Amino acid sequence: MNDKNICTDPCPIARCLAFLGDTWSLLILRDAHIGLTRFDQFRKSLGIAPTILTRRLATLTEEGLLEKRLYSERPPREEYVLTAAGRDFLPVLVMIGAWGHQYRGGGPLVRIQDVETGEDIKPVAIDAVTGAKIGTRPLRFVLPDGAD
Amino acid sequence: MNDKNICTDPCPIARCLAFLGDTWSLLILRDAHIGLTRFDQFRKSLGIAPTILTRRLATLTEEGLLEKRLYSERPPREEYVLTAAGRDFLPVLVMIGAWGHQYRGGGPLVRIQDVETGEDIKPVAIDAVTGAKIGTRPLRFVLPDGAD
DNA sequence: AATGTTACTACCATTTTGAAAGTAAGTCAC
DNA sequence: GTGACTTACTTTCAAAATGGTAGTAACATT
Repeated sequence: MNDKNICTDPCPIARCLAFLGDTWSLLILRDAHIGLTRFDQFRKSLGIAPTILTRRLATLTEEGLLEKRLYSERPPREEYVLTAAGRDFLPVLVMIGAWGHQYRGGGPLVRIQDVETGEDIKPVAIDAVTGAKIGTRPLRFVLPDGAD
Repeated sequence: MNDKNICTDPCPIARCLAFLGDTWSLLILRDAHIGLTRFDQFRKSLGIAPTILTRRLATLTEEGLLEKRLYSERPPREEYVLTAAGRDFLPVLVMIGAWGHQYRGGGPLVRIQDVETGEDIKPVAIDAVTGAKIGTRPLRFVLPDGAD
């Protein structure tokens, strides 16, 4: 399943999940969006074992969602910053969060605010073509050829 | 991490991922949205080992995204259908697919069409409060208390 | 020289995965 | 009513992934 770069499945969902379909990768990306960049920041924030963090950061870097950047020459220190692809992953995280908020509420929750308005955002996925909310109109998954 | 129902992390993203942060669960959900309902349909479509499919379907059912429904009394046969929570997961899948489409294109891809217009959908996540596309305005993650 | 910081790697027990084969409860064809 | 078939699994077990503890390398600070 996790054959790194070479996922030939025609489904873009499967392709995306082929390398970041695990909890840690997504939580690392969440933290990166919050603003964390350093190994120990991620480690402390997530309570993740360093072995696994190393591996996840390497995968995320190889896959082009994060990139290493030297932030100190002496001593040589690197941090991990989001690339454009990593930044464009935000809508996915936000939609996951919206679902979690609705169906796994209960107790205090982190909220995502618009900095300018100061209000909690209300994320909705819409189809830019029709302007309709995703899920309100019937959709069809179309195979490119004749597989599956 | 995967302590089933009892995730106390205040982040709704983490709560969501606590039980379906693995590739198979999300691909099962994708197939369920396509219209598959039966054990063997999922098994053949995904090429998943039956052991794992059994476990994933059980988790997804316990977590309220799928529910078992008897579709034949003699012989007794059950199928798995999406609940409201499962159906509301579609926007997440669609956004994952949109990212995969953009950053893991290359080669033939499954596309998602609006049945009525016959056109491929263009999924965008927006903030219903400001109407702005998610990612175009600065956001802030707000902790409920004083943890993390 | 001793201590601290940061970003890791090594080791290893436990857990999870996944492939192949088997099973249980029925139906259908003759 | 016996043999083949279908469907939805379970059993078994080797291989891979996970995760906790400890250690290391390269420097800075005191």
